[in-house]
Amino acid sequence: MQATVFSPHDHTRCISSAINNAQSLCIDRGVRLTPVRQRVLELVWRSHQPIGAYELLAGLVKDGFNSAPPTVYRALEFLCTQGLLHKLEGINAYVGCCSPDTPHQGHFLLCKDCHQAQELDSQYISLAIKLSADQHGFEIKRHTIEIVGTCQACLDKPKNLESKL
Amino acid sequence: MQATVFSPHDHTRCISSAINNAQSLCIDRGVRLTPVRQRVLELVWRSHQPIGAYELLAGLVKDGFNSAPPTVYRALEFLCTQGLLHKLEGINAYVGCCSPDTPHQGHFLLCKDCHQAQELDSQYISLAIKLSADQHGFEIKRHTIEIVGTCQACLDKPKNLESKL
DNA sequence: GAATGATATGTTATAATGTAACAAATTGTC
DNA sequence: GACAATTTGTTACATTATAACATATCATTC
Repeated sequence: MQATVFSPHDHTRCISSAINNAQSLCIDRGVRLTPVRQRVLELVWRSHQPIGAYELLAGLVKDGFNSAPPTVYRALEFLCTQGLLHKLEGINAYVGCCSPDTPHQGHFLLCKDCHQAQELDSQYISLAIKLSADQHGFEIKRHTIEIVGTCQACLDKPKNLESKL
Repeated sequence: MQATVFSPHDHTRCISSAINNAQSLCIDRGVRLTPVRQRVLELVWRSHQPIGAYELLAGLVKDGFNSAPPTVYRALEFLCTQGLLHKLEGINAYVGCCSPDTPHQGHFLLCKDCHQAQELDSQYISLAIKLSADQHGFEIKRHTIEIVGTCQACLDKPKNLESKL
């Protein structure tokens, strides 16, 4: 089984490499990773869970950015457009994208116990969706795939009360 | 190509058969399809597009139900739990389920032009998702599959301005 | 058929999420 | 440096959703 966000890891590395990656990617594309945008990206990566707009706003304010909701939503829109973040529609929260260089739509496993989100890259899912759309003569622009359940780590955890009885 | 919500059809039949089906299904299950709940279900089916909670609320009030937001949200929760409706997370709107008898998670094609939603039932998508989850030792509880794009009918429509130039 | 408990709805208030509109500041280019 | 384009600040508000508690309805038992 491969390593996932559900397993322990040095998350500081995730953050710094994501930021570095984003910086060079934005330069390549001729778009601007401004301080607010970079800060939002950092805050998302720093969070160990998908994080919402207003929690990000609190983070910005705490860091001295004189911000209001539009600031965050604009930054989020930019970052999502650049493929640096994905939005989880089911919970109105954002997660860092693991491979922003290759444009793609995210597929996610969301653990309802630890609230972590694992991004997948399943060719099978993409293919199955493409097939269904083709059958209906439907032209895909984007898609949302969010799978809610319990991750391996949480399944392995000893259960609380009920199992102790 | 099979018939879809994107193609013309007698929608009155859809509505009445959905209601009849819901009534017997609720009796079988020993749950109550109260007037408010039934009215909400009808309003959803009557709409030719996915419809939001506050628009449903307006419909209820217009029909003399003395309702406020919680009324609608409770009815929607009931109807979704019973599998009579699906919620489209990406647009905060609801659509009638085509086969509430067989419990399933909806897969949807959403046309960004005509705003209609076509429910799919793709075994390939379900299987691909199951495979991915299994690979990660992840236990699925539910999932959200929303594919946004342009439907056949809208693709066939003559384009506006640009193509006329 | 009245008493009781369970379920469902009414009601008020408010929380959480997201955007419109315009002003001010910053950046890139000539 | 002047200008246009982009980004951010700011105020106000729109949209979506829920908490908390009162009232009403339903089903069951006595």
